[in-house]
Amino acid sequence: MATVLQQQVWDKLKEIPQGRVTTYALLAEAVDKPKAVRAVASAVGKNPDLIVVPCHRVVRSDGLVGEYAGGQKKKIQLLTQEGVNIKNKKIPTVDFYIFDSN
DNA sequence: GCTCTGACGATTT
DNA sequence: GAAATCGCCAGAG
Repeated sequence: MATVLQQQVWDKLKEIPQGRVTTYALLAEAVDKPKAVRAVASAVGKNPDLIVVPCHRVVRSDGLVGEYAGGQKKKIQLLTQEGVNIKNKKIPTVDFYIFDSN
């Protein structure tokens, strides 16, 4: 049962291009709820399909990859495979994808 | 309807 | 600079 919040979050994730990542904070802002990072993160973790929703492209604001349903290692491997520059489980802020204000 | 938990963030010590 | 604490919103029991 997908809630409205999840629909918003997942839809935004689909806008993230390959080789680029976003943070839970930016994602929260994208859904117009910058303080609801906890709820947004929970929504991402509850995604039913890891294919239609690139949840592995969501990282923490600190650059840490954070958690992942398939395992943190798997997440890092996938991101690296897509061209994301990960160093010691961390990602440079320059690789953060900022959602369009539109 | 109230309480607890959660793939987090920012601030303070 | 790193570790610990408090705060935040939404969903589930």
